[in-house]
Amino acid sequence: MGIVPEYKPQAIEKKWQERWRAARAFEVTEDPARQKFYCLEMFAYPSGHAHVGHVRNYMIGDVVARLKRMRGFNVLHPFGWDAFGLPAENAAIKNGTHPETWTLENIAHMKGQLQRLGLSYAWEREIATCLPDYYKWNQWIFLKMLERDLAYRKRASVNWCPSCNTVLANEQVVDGACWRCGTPVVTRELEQWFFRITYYADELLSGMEQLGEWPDKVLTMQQNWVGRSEGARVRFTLETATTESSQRNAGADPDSDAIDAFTTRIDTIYGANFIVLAPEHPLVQRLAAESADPAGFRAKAQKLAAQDRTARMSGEVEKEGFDTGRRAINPFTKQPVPIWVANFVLGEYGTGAVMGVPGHDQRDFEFAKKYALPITVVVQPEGEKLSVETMTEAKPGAGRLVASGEFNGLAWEEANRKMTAAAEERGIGERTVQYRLKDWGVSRQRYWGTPIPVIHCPKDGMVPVPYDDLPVVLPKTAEFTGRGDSPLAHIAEFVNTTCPECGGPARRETDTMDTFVDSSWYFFRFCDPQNDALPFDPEKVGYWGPVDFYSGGVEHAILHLIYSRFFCRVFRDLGLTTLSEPFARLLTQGMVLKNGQVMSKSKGNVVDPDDMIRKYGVDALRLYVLFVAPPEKEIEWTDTGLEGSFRFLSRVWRLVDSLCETIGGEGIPSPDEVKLSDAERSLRRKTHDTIRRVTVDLDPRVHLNTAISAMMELVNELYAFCSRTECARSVTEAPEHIGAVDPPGTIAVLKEAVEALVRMLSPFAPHVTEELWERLGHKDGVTAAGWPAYDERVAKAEEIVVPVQVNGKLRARLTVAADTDEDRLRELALTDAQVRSYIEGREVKKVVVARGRLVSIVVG
RNA sequence: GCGAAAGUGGCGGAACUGGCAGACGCGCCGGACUUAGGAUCCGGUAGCCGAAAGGCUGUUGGGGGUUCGACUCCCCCCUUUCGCACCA
Repeated sequence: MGIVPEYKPQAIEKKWQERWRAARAFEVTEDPARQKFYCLEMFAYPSGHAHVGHVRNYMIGDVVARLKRMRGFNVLHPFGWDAFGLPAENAAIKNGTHPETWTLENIAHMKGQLQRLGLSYAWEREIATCLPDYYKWNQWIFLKMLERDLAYRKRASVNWCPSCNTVLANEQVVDGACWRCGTPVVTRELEQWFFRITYYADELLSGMEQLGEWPDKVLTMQQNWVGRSEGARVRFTLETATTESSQRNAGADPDSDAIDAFTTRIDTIYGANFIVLAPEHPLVQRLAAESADPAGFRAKAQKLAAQDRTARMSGEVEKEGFDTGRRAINPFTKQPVPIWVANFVLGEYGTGAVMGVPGHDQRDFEFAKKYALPITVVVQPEGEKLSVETMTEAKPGAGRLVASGEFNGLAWEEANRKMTAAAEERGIGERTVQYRLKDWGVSRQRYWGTPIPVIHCPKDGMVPVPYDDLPVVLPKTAEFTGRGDSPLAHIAEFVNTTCPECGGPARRETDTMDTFVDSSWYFFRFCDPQNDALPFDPEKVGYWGPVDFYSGGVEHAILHLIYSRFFCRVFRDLGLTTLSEPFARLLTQGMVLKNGQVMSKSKGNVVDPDDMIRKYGVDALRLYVLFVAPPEKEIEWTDTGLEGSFRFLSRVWRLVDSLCETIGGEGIPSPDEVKLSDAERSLRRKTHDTIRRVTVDLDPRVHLNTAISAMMELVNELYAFCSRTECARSVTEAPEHIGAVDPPGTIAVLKEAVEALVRMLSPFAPHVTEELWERLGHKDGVTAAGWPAYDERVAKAEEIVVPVQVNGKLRARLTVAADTDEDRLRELALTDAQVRSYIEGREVKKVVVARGRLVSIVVG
């Protein structure tokens, strides 16, 4: 047999990666004459080694970036490192490696891994968030937010391990205990920094209208996260209130005699038979003091508050509470109702107090049943007759009002409007909107993060670090014991400073920022990564922004993506960008499983891309990962699947390599210039149809798997075609047969097909296609060749097969010209011998003709 | 409990706006070439009949419905996955 050319990817891949690097092939600058495309994958946490699960996302983005380049866009495709964070500090505690050393070494290793994957990144724009020239701008933004009252300080609780004497992050709390020593975690109140994201709550909701190219799932999650609900705040007054004290504002003031309750169903207020306060409600302390047994009162409240915190993590908690013995006046019925304290009311939501309407709220119903509180029906559903005696659950829905005084008979929605208005008129409440979204706590009592640029002066209080003094550099010499508070607090040279206002001795803030701050704006920095005057040049972001295609895991559906939307608006309001939304299109990629489980080091089921590259080459790895399922779906790793992709590339290799002398030379006619045989026309049709399919599969949809399968079909067709022509010999037999007596038509259509194939395949398998493109005699790279065009008319079949159904069953197939009209199709179907045997002697009741698709005949 | 998405051969998955279900790949079976084949090429792969062309029957988690026609639309149920879990 002949010499079968063997596909050996390793040398080819090395060669092209070096060429790309030497040519700075993926570096870009702004070019107003060209349309830009910003393609971004979520940057990486440098954990040490990238496994196949991590790199799938980069492969998806790389196909999009390479495709867009071929289609003539000026493509920005950068990469960087989310380099601050707890694991680096944990590594320091464990083996004494400095977090910076650990991080930078990991980055170096992972960068090498990614480079071997042939990802077309503009590496000159690489960012690492742990470097001062990046985190300086975190500090700059922090100061800007401070100026605009978007950053502020308040007391908030943190997890605290009393044994290690340290603050714990949520993920360091395992089953309510410290992850290191197992001591039960307690909560502790600390002064902490917050970003006022709630300022943009409404905008974060309304802005979603611009996010038509985001998955609905993510939008829904964000919607729930912001959790807007419209309702009213209604004022209940303590029964013993004096006129004067009841006029003070309710809420934070414990001396007020008013209890504000938030409700979305003010229409049920005539059924509000009790008031429930959260254990943390400010009034609770006062009621305790005024009670007969203050100590016992406080103990009960304390118990509810504590139980609340731990139990809520695990699920269902039994409703529990106690009567304060005091009463408040229902402002609509003017009747006194008891005031309770209970665990099911959240202190941090709304006003921390609710009106208990057991007839129409399931939680209140359960509570009322347990403590034998009265239940009243005030909304009767249409066509039902609710009675308190027979009710087994609350009736929260629609209906007309009863037992509600002047509002009786109104439909509930109308009642809701009228009663809200009435409350406002009478000065006992007002329309209001509540959000579940809370302000973003950014303080971390940790070392490996951005120092918060603030100084505490005994004389001047909290003083921002002047802009000129930025960055506040993270000191290198810290001790990592895992005990005590932030390591920064123990570095005298860092902590002790002078006040920028008075020049006197002062202390630096020792908290660092949440790493989500870093990732909330890095996509802007990529547009201008070296800028040392501003976070970025507005003009550059004006050109590149927004990110046109952003891909990453769903686990970032809420936090990262909502914080980024928040930051984008902050930058907009600072005048640095005109954008409100940073990401035009979002793709959430599925995870890679092995043995049915997510790949992870701890499970010991990771697949190292380098191992696969050594065996099959990068191109086969990329192709496999992209072929096995759509990008959004999770995939199950199989070695045999990867072998299949390698086999496919080998087939392409043999095909092209053995044909390249025949079709690679000069002076080969275009298929338009020569007369084609039926077989040649048919191959040409397949070529154009494949280009059409792959083109629409890739853009705007990102159906990478079906695009690949279309190319596989073309390759199968090419093999079949070659086996029927002289060219065939070259594919499977000795080279001396190459081009023996092939007619010009054959060579022309083969050239067209092969070149289209190599070009279409190049975003997926960039190395092997570059090599083949070169062997086909092209000087410029395959990217420069551009995306192949197709001719709709050529792609269309000349003849089509139209199925004929009789009473819904397939009975015949008609082979007709593609442009056969409906009447003709009907006639052909009804006269077809096969069909006639089914309709003979029966009445034809109906004939439906779907042109080009099918004929359906109904007989009686 | 609430909400969303999904359920298709032995497996991963195709099927555009309702129009030949199972493209493509894996696996498996057979043939060719071979000293050999775990390489490569060709063919087969829901069941039954047929040497073949082709034919018959069944079929997209289960049950109903709309339609000439349903993987696709509607209703009920089952299962899985993912979000939210007292948000008043």
